[in-house]
Amino acid sequence: MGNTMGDTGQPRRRVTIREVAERAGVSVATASRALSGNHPVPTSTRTRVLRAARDLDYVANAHARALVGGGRKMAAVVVRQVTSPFYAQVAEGVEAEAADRGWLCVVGATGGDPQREMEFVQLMREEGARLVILVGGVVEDDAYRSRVAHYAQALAASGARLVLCGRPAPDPDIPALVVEFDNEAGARAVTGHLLSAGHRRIVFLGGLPGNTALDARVAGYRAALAEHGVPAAAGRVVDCGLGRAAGLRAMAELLKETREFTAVVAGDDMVAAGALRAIADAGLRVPEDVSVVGYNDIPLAEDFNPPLTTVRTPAEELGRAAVRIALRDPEQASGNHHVLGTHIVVRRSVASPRGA
Amino acid sequence: MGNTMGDTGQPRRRVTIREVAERAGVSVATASRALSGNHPVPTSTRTRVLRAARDLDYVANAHARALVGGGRKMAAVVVRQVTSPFYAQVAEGVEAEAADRGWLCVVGATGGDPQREMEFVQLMREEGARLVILVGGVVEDDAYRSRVAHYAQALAASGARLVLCGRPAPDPDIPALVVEFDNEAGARAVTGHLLSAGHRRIVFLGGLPGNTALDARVAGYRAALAEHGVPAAAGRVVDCGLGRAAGLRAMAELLKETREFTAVVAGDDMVAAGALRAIADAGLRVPEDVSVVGYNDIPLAEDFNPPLTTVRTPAEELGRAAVRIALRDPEQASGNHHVLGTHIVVRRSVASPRGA
DNA sequence: ATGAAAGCGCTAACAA
DNA sequence: TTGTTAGCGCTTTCAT
Repeated sequence: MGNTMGDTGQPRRRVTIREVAERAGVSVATASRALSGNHPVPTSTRTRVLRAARDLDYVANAHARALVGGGRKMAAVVVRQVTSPFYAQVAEGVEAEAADRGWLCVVGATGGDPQREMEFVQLMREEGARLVILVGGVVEDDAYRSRVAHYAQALAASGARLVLCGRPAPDPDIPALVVEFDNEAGARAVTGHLLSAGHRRIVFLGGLPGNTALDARVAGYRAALAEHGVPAAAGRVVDCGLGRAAGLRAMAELLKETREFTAVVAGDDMVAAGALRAIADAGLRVPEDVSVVGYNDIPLAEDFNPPLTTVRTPAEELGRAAVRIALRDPEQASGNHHVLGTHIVVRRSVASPRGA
Repeated sequence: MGNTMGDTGQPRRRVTIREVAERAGVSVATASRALSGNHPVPTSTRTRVLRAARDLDYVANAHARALVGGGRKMAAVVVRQVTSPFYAQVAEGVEAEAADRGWLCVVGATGGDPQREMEFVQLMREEGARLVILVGGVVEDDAYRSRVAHYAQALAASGARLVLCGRPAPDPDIPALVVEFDNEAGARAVTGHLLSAGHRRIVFLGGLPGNTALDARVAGYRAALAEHGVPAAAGRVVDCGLGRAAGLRAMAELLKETREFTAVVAGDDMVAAGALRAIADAGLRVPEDVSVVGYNDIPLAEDFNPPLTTVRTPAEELGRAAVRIALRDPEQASGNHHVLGTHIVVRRSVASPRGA
């Protein structure tokens, strides 16, 4: 015990191409050519080199290779946390699309901390990532704008690309791509679904003032209310933020204060999960007493009690689209804005209000 | 001026330490010393260099740095898929613990394909990862054994470490660490919970013959049956494998064939989710008509209908433990075997059988 | 205190 | 067809 942390006892060196060359009785240049395969090398020597490499269990040093130019393409996805079902799906989409193209994919988690986000992007710059994908809504303040403008400029300066998933570009002219869902339309649609069922007193649970994604959903919610002739005063937005715990607590408190509503639009499915639990704890039933809808249609939303009616946002496709679009056309990659469609998934958490 | 090549066209090249040095009016050696900070450099020159670096938005080339020795420590986690709640939690644990130590963490998804697993490990060798963590149960055949023996030997040869999370070491002498849960004990405990409630006809849903994790759970299930004096013939194992879809279909089929059971032990929580749905579809109720227990206690298990009684496996802690242990003591890192504790979480999916 | 020079492992000219 | 020679960007002796 008591060794220097992190350092291996024996500094055993990796097998280099030089040893392979020696064993095969050729120069390193020839060995390199035989190994890479894209240069004319007679079969006899090629097999000899390949054999030597196999015998020695040689793997090329990616750093040396990167240094000289032919580095492996690397993409990076940055999310709040990988345990969020929605983010996990986006990350899986990015990873899948990247893998399909032979790219390496690195996943970074920031825990929502801008500081860690900056460090991670910096790190990716050092590692020579050619594609950085930032995922998730943010509060769009000046700090955010200058941060992202800097990322974009720095990444572009070294030929890398930046894509913003579900968050806005601070300025249409910065070299960044944005791919996102139409949050407002989605929220308008689910709220409309509730309205069509006869609900009039609907609360939005999970606002997060300043956060672009949530603000848009709130806007959609309000627009739907207006379209159906419901006075704005009849609406109510509870700004509890996202997450199951937040939804649970906020819903419990709201129920203690009033029961003057018949339906709730949750900021996302996790908030809905918490709300569902709080409603049950209060002795009410969904959808008989109150209807609930969520957002995102995470994989387990249909296993909630009751199965959740929600807005399907094809998260994996968002991830795939991000890399696909970023890699498509270098010249079009700037200022581009792509919006992916969403749709409602009707399950069993919505019914007509009592007496309707 | 002072640039070696015309920088008139696309700003594709990264800023190098050389440009920083020139701008600060020092040699690259001095710039390097000032930047790294661990060498005696007068404050005046240091600030000059730092300023130049900041002005140029310089970031060191990680590849060049790695090549010369002082590379960034990198850890890699390999899972089937990041969208599995359990794997996501393990990955988050690894990433958190790695980040705490200033390590970079790469997440790889194999989709369960050994071929992709091999490619990914190879890739990590090329990138110089110092720690590779393979997560999840596997079918332990000869191919697996030789594959892992090779990983272990190759990684160790270059001073890197291999840790197996929830899967066995093919041979206690290979240089690999294993960290896992006691699957048998966990399954024995939940099954015992069911038996104590009075159940005698209990089926295990989600066997996967050859898979080490599932085989152990089945063994625990059988052991519990035996301990409670239930004849082995009264037990039944449905080998439908893992995943919600598998659990849904297998449960539906089983229900069509027989209703001679009062409880089901699911291979994991996702299987339980599918089973719950199938049971409801058949017009039966949980836990009144049939009790159900899961495995892993994924974050949304308490939102199932009804909230699921299951075995809590601290997944994030598994990930953290993997890196902590691997980095602890170089000399003890071989042949070590660590087992993390689990416990039952009682919720509402279990009741006494009718007439008990 | 600082600069010149020697590589790290690899690929890509350029010769032979 | 092959070997020799330059570097890629950086850190680190070894001089100064």
